Amino acid sequence: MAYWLFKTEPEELSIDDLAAEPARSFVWDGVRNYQARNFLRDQVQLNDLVFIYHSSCQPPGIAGIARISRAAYPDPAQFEPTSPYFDAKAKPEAPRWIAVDVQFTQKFARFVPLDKLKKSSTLIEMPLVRKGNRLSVMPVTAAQWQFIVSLTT
DNA sequence: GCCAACGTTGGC
DNA sequence: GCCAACGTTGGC
Repeated sequence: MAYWLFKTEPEELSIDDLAAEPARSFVWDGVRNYQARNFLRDQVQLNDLVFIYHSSCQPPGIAGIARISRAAYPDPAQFEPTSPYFDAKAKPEAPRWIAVDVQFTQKFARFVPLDKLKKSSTLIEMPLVRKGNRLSVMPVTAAQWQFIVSLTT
């Protein structure tokens, strides 16, 4: 079992959206970066746990936890011409982009803002807090995971 | 809405 | 296969 952090714009999909339908699997689609795609395709496994990070909002930070309810499969949006995630170069027999499904696990009692994460020496290696890093799917070590969870109660 | 960082594209 | 131009991300 591994740990991850996924970024989402809460206006698109937030921890509250997940919490509103806790039995539902949500498609995590639209990842269009190869490094992030490779994590989804090669390493993210069923039942792995995921920090849900809210980006492009005020304040940005980690809002809760989801669980991987379906491992890698071709992102359907790449084949959908009306989707903003459509990719004309992707073919069903040779998909380029990968989706997973997530299911709500927990909303933190205390939101963990990015500025707090940046102050921690425990997290200094996380891509999230590195200047200019835009990776939207990243691994989290067990030590980082436990430290962040400890900030939420 | 600005802009730094950085990945991708395409001309050569 | 180099690299300049371009586009996107995402905090500020």
